Amino acid sequence: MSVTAAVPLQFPEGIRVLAVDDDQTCLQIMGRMLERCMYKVTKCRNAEEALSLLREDSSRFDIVLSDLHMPDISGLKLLEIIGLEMDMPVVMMSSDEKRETIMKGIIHGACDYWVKPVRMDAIQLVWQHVIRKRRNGLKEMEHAMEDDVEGGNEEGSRSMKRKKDREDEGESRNAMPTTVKKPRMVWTPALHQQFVAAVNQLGYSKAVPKKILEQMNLPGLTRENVASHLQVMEKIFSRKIYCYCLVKDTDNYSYMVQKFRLYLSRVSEISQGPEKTYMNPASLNGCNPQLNVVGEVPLQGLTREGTSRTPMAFVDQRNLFHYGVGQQACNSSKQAKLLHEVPANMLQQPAQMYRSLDFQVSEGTPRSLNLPAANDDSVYGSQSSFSTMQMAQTPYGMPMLNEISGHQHFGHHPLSNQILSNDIEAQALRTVGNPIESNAAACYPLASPMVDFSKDHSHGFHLEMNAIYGNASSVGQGMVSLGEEYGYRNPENIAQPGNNLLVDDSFRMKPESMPRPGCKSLSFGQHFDHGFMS
DNA sequence: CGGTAAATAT
DNA sequence: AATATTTACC
Repeated sequence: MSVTAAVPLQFPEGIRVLAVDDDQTCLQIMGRMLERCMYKVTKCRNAEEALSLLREDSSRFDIVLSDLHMPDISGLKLLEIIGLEMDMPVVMMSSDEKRETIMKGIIHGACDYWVKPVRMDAIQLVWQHVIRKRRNGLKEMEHAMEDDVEGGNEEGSRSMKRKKDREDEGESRNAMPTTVKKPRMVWTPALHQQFVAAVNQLGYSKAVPKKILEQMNLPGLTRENVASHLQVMEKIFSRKIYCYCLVKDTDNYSYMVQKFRLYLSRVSEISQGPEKTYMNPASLNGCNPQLNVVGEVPLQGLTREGTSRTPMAFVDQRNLFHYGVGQQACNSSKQAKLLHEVPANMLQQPAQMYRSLDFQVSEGTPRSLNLPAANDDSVYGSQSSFSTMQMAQTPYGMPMLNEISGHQHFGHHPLSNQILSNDIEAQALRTVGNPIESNAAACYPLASPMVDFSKDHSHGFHLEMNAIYGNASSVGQGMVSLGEEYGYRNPENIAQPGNNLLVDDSFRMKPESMPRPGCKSLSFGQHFDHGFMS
């Protein structure tokens, strides 16, 4: 539409505007423009004055147009006060068109942000904000904001979708129903430990969000929080992911591997030196945690029905994807057999496959690599970056994935020192004690010592991610592996690999994720209950 | 509610 | 880009 000064405002004429700007010239010009659009204008030279006018009787105005930078009270402050004390739309104006600044204005509650010089068309349409405010309230207003502010630069892809507050200035939140950002919870080591404790106490089968939540008993913590964490932990440790990911695509597999690496990093931590890990040395028995696949799982009983939470008692039937100790080798025959049945996509096209997964395929023994010292690791250290995952061959000629080394520069995890915005962390600390001092640290090793595998290979952890391929059973459901669990943190478990501590062998998997009969699939065991989640 | 997975936030 | 959390959904 043509926007001419001459065009009279046909909508709510006489909308009362309070214009605030310390710049006399700007104020004048704007006033003139407003009047031309038939608005009733009241001009203010400073925020102070505007504020007193508004406080005196805010109903005298319909909307406020304020400059952002003003000597007495900043536009933002004014914006906030207005938002706090009255329900009045405010348009922020400034020559500053930095996205960040605009965002700040919007976030502080401005219903719009105009980059100076203010254009006539903007002025002419300002009434819409009044209407929006009156009718639809915030929601609509935000939409308007989106459009206006968005036009700018950069990707702005999703940044605008959620407008929330950010207490950047430590001040108050906007009284304006402006969406208040709910702080993201942070699973600090202490919290996580409580979580783990709860889960372990409940046992895998009973460890559902609600129960865990109750067990943890931390005010502020929500079931969703727990569920979320549980989901992640399960992805990492549960057979679930290992199973159904494998029947899916490479991406999933890749994801799984990532998680697994993270897990491994922890394992390596623990196996790399008492003084560096906070793990009780005794529990490690000086051995290298080693994952061995030593069995295979018949599919019977692994069907959906059989998988309810009911613990199933197989002993010999299950795959033992457990932590062995040192050279305690796996059953070679079984393994050999199993390895031959590794899914085609895993072994038949190793190069390709592994390349995409950042693996290296090698024929010989795993190469030795140095493990750069890392600083302040934590399980959560996001950037676990194992440099190599090698395909090596076992003495038996069996390929296996060997996690040779990697450096972890888990930088500072926010969890380390940062405090939660809420006091859940405090609660947790109170209950558990400082994680750094407590055993929780075992879960979050702080440092990764330098290890030279070339000198002593036995020092490195040696993961055998052996593939197992099971035959589909009559039930026609997927191949599943059930892991026997051995908490590596539990001396007895390590010492007695035969000791089955599995609490619940149930296998939960979406039916649709189940591989078809005869479908080959890899399987991994899981490690969940015994401190594995830490 | 429990579980998943997509959407977002960091 | 990779993770960690939150949401939406079934």
